[in-house]
Amino acid sequence: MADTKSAVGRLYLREEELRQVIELLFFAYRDFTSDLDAILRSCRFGRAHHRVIHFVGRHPGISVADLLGILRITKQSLSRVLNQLIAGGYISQRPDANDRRRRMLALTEKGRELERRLSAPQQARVARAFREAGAEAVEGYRRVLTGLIDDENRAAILRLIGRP
Amino acid sequence: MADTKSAVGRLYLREEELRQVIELLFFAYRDFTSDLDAILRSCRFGRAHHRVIHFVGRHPGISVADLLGILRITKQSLSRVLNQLIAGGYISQRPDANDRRRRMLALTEKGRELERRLSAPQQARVARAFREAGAEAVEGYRRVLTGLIDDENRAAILRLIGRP
DNA sequence: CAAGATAAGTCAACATGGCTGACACAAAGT
DNA sequence: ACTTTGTGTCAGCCATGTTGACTTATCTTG
Repeated sequence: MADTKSAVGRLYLREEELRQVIELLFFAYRDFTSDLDAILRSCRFGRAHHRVIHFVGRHPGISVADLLGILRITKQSLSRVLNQLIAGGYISQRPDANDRRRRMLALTEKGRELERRLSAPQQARVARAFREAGAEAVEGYRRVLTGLIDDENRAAILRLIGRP
Repeated sequence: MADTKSAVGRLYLREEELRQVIELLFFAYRDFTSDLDAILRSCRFGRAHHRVIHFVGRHPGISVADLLGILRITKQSLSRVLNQLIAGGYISQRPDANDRRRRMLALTEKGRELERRLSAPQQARVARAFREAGAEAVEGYRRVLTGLIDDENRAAILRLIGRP
């Protein structure tokens, strides 16, 4: 009897804990992504543009196909925002010397400047969270978030973000 | 000279670290939210419906205004999905006895069943990440994510998810 | 070399889920 | 009685995702 009750109690607590973690992810992501909307609106861009700016900035010379693999959207969705960014002079394209079908994407100087403006508030937010939480907590954060990623993607993502 | 170089080096590492954390959040959120799409499609619902189901499930009797405060969307956006959920028999409404303008929202039995189906894969994913990362890491995860939340919202959110 | 595969681009149509603005109505507070 | 508040609704717009079909250039392979 006592066993059953305690087991139920622990299950309940466990589920509560899981829910907290899920909701924390929702709220943190919500606030985290809301930082940039003001800056983006001033360029008539949205969050999709930001994601492209971010990943092209991080991986200069990235191909369209690789970018699609990161963002997990269709070519058609990407092309809309990418064309706007190219037309606006934020991103440049040039054929890969080894395979001239591939277009290497990179930020222009204008693009880098926008990238800096966009990443600054997010980096400040993360830096603050780091200071408050401490280095150990950061390591825990990384371990848990890494565990949340799909198995099939994990290795590729860790390679991508440079944590081998 | 050496000082400058080392300072620059540390700044660079620091920025790298910040970027890793930012990208980890992106990828984890991406995979985490993709779990449910198949189930949702079978009900002709989207992620917006899931968020409503989730928070109404967690807070039975919640008012429309409070739900809007959590989701941070407009009344008009919410009403679209909420009406579909009510029409489908997933959510019930009844006036609050104390203030009959307020409509208390709650899941019906059908809604609870859907909620269970939706939360199961996410809870499994989080539980797996917990096991792999360990309890300490989970505490670190919580501390960092809590730090990412806007100051103005933090207290309210911690109260909401039950971590006073 | 010819044939097929691959990378990229494009057009068209559609779905989802945000937004603003304007307005209506019932209930509560003064 | 008048105002404020909580909710609902209509109408339209925008951002960003989707599918499907097709083209073009280039690389790879039998």
